[in-house]
Amino acid sequence: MAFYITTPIYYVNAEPHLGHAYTTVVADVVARLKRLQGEEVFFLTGTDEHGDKIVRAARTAGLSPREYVDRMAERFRQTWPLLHIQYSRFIRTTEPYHQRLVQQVLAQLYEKGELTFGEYEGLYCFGCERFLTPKELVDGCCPDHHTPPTPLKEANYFFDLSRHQEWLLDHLRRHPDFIQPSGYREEVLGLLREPLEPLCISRPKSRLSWGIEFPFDPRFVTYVWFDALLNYLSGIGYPEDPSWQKWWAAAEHVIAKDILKPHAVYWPIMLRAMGLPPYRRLHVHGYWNLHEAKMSKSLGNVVRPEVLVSRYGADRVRYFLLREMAFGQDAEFSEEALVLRTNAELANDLGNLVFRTLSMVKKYFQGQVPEPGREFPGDRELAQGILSRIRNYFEEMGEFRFHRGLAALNEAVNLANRYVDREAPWELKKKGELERLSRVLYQLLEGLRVLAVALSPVMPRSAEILLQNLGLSPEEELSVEAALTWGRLRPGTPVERGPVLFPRLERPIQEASKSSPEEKTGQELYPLEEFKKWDLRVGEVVAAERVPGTDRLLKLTVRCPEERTLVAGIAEHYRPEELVGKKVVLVANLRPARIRGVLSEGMILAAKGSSGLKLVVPEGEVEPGAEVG
RNA sequence: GGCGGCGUAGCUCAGCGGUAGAGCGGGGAUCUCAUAAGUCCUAGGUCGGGGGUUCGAGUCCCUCCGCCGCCA
Repeated sequence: MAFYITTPIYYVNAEPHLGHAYTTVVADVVARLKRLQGEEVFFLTGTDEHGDKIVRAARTAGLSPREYVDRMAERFRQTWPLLHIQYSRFIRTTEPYHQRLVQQVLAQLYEKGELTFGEYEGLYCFGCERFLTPKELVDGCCPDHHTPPTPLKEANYFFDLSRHQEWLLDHLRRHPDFIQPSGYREEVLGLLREPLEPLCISRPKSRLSWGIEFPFDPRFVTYVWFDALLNYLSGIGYPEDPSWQKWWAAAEHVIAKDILKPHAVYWPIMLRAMGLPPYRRLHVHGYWNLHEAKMSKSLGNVVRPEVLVSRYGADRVRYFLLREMAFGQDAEFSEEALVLRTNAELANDLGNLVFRTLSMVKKYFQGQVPEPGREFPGDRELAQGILSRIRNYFEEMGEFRFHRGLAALNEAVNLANRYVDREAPWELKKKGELERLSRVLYQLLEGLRVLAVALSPVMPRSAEILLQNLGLSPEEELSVEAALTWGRLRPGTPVERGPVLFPRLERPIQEASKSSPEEKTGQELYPLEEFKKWDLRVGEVVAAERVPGTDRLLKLTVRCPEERTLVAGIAEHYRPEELVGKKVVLVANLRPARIRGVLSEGMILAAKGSSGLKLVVPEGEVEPGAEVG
């Protein structure tokens, strides 16, 4: 069986970040799972290198577009091996083969009458590389880039999406798992309720030259999305390499939710217009939030994959990414969470199980796999318990529910740890029950073996080390079959204890991301230092009078201990005469502001209760100027 | 404005008609093979508010509040 999986090709206007890493790790894990199942896998990733934003990023970097994309593509290409990503091919949209295919497809669609040429007038945002509708504008500016759009009138080529809209709707209805998780399918169905606008797929060279030239009209280059999506075909050699058919029939895309529309609407319709079947499935994941800020490539708020790997190791990072995020939903990323999670599940539970088991084998059986011997009550339960969790794991992983799959595996680890505790091999040794001891350790070694095989797609390096320590050859052992068969270890095989697999991290290594934690309330939290910036003091009101012409304002003279004037909006709640002599709390280092002609050098604190405004006052006798904090 | 989602123990979330659950954190106990790890016990949370359907509702319906997404 063939299996074809893709990541999006990443737009090279920014460095690789956590979001790219997650998508790519997901694709890699699925690819490895399929290989474990004996399937033939093609895993495609790469870079998207055309468009206006690239030109501008290149200019900023002081490079030509060509130099710039070469450099950035290399950055991506070098990042993935660090994360143990094993792709089949890395495609770049600037490759001649890809460019030829795009031109070929444009020519084909043009001949088939799928494309129309027309004039369009509108407001263009260079940041978005698209025209905006007047309704989208916020204060006359682009809602995303906060810059005013430029009025432009141009002739362009359009792709009439609505012609295939009914077909797509029908396809979606007939294939409930075409887009998943289902929430995103619903979203696309919603999109298709309204007629689709024609998609403008050209850009005049006068405005943008960094793109693929239209084959039948050299005045234009191709819109980046139209160009980019076709990588999924050019990457497998369509149409020249005949093996493309085998792969295409099994195509599954992994994307983040921000590019749902191009993948769920434009792309299937493009394929339809080309006379090709749609891909098989589209898997959509959410965002990693760094506290509150979104992981967006436009914001500088990114976590560098290579930094994480250097701090925590690829396997830990891969495990955490899959375990922490419910695929499809957003999740929060922090290094603290990474440390907590991997300490608990990898160091304490799994790693410790490995180490204690191998230690006992070393100590009690001179480092050789003991004889399984006779089965006792509890032995079969352990084996069946672990195997059923592993079956469950494979099921969940196959459906992209990685967090649940790994939870199932943790249950298996837990079963084994309980088994150790219940059987207490050290007691058996003491009592000289060697036959029993032998069986117990054999059971545990088998547990480690099947766990290692099952985990290999997620943590390939750790799995390999573990299998080697068990005296096995990873190449021979890596199959789903081996993970689901109990009793493959041969007695007498030498095993190594090896170093601790997942050393416990004492405390989170300093945060890579610098931003303030926020509570569920959405309220931003600040360190104490932040509060200390405010000079809060006790002041005594020495004079008070109404500000002429206002209902709410009082002009106060306050001693704190120097005298200063300030304006307070409390006239509706306090009469001037009742304030004189009162001790109040004021903010003494506010930038002075002129209010109604009066210079206000501070602000008085008051509580806004249901029964009106109440001044905040010190509870007892305090001298003016006393610090509050 | 339209469509949709979410709001359950300190934190992250599962449950989706029948006596409130898991993991983490916190508290207690215990074994000693082990990475101060394991194992066991322990969370008394108006399941956002209100109303309704039902013998019975986090679980269905309505409504309100608060977040969020997509579209316009």
